[in-house]
Amino acid sequence: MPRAADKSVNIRDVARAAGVGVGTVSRVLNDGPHVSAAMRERVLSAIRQLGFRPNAQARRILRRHQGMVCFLLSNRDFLHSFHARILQGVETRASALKQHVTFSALHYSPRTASNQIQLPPILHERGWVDGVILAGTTYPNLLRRIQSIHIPLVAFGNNVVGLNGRFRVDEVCFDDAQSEFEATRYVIEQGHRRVAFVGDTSYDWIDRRYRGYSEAMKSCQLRPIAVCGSHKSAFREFGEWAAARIEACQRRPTAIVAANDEIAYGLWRSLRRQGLRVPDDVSLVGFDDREEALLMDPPLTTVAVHKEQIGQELMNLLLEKLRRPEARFNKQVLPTELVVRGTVKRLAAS
Amino acid sequence: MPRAADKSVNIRDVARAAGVGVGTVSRVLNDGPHVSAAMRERVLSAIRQLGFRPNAQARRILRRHQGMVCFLLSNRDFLHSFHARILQGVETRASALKQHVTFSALHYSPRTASNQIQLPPILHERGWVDGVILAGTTYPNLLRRIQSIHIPLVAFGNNVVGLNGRFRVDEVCFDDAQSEFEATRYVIEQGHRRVAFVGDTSYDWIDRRYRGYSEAMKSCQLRPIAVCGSHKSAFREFGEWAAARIEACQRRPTAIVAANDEIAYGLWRSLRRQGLRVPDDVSLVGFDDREEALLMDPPLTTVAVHKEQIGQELMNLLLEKLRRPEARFNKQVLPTELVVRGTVKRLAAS
DNA sequence: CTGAAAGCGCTTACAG
DNA sequence: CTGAAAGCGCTTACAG
Repeated sequence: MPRAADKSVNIRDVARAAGVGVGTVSRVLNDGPHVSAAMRERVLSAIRQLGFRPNAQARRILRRHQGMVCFLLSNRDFLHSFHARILQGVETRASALKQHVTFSALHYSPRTASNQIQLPPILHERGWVDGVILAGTTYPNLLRRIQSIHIPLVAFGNNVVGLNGRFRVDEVCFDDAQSEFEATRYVIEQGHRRVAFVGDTSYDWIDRRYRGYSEAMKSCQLRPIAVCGSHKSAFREFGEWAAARIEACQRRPTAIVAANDEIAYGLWRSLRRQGLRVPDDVSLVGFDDREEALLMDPPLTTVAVHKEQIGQELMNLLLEKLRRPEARFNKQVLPTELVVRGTVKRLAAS
Repeated sequence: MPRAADKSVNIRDVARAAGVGVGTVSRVLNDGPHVSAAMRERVLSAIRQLGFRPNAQARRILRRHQGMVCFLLSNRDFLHSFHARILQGVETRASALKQHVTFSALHYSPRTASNQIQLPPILHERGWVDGVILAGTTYPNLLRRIQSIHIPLVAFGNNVVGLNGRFRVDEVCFDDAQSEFEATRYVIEQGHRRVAFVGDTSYDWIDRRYRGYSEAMKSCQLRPIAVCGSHKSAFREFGEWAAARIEACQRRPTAIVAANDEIAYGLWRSLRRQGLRVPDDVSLVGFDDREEALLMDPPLTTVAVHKEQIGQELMNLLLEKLRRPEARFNKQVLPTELVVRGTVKRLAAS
């Protein structure tokens, strides 16, 4: 697909028009030193006159880097809002740093041999991107595969799974356990004693949240009540299933810590159908601060995760890594924030 | 940021190792004709041995096209799910066509002079992308700006605003008016006579939906009831505001056609707070089929827009345009689909 | 079928 | 400060 328009004006044309050498034009283009004001003006005027736009491609080949990074989303059916906002953060930061972002998706199995993983062409070929940002579920085999082509990478740490300290990775993350610990402590401080946790702990990150909850309960001499298990279904259905379990309790919990907002939503809906009101009959906290949280009525008290910030820091970290490839591994833990809205009722001290 | 690893093996090294000329290596790389099986095997083996990965950059400079397109999102605060899914569709199709997608965001005013719009560098410099897909709100000045740099473009048509036939653009879209016409007809067929429309018609696309609704009403000799107006607030608040207006009616409508799901959500919530149940007391249809639709209880009957398909067709259309730049303008209208869920009650014929 | 050479559009020492 | 030349890693006619 050759485009006729592209045949147009190159640096040589500009040099000829300005009556100088191509080297001089190049120096003007790159704000290089050693160029007189008069010369610069002469060249600039020729550039304007010819409507010259330098060919980034040819520059990159000499500079040996691309000014472009790849945002790779793995094993997600679609770019749902949590990751879309991380991507948005990446783009914002990239744009400020005069970098470009390419978006690519990948589906792979954790059991595929590392060297059998078919990377998207943008990673497989050289000369596209300087580095890659991994989002979506990241297993060790993918990390190994990308390391095998010697392309710098950083990952959204909360979705890195099954590493077991076998090797390390540069990452930006937030602390699932600590955040859930604090959320649970808040609920307890509001006077609740029977506090249940609802979540599918077969997900690593939910398991971490469960442990944070568990710690908080124990630190207050309270017995954890786990409504866990592993379901194939969507989180919302999981919440609905769990609601039935909650109601069946001989002594019903007065509060529920849901592993994420989708589960909280399912719980809320199911409980309401059974005539249980939130927060009058049972209190509820979520995690992630997704759209659901504000759609609920009253709006959900939940742990806010700053998705755009995660994206920005991923971009920062990657650029840092590109600058100093031999630097030590870096793990950046971003704060979360419990946003108190309307779903936790203060219980009178009994 | 030069990376030592990049210094590594180039096509000349491979040629030397295989004892052939670089031309031959290149021909093998490109599946060119005129290369014997034995030769091919010899070269391939050298490539494997050296771990050679061709430099896409150097290839592109000769081929005069990039194999990459830009998804440009304009005037959106963040990549919310509607556009995220369009982007996902673009990526899916691009990947199948061996193309790459770069994501960029832009904020600009419709009143900025066309040549004053500061395009992102990825468009401003030559040699990054072959074409651009416009999403988010697209005004004539942006279209003109992009045309001025002679880069092929296609747009998500429903968000193109203020063109007034002054000039044309290749677009993929769906028919707002027709879709809303059909949704309204459906409501009428369920026995409703007093059907209101709720939407901020200062948005072009909502105005088109209003006209579709209006047509449908008139075609059945019914009087349109418009709860419109222009609000700065978010759609959900608009819906909540409109709910009060609906209740204040001397003869309350039995059904509401909401201009989109967010407005429908606001309506639903507000109505419920006032003790009006959906659909028992009032029926409701939305538009877009966003997340809200399934979060409502009962789930919302709404007009489904196939976002991934829009993305795929945008990519198809752009590639078509790259192949035949002189082709006539193309407008591709995609079907929508009324998904009947639980918010429209069938009224007994009276 | 294959090699040597010219060239893509740029940058960067190297002389002057 | 500036020009002419060499070179980045590849592809593509052109001879053989």
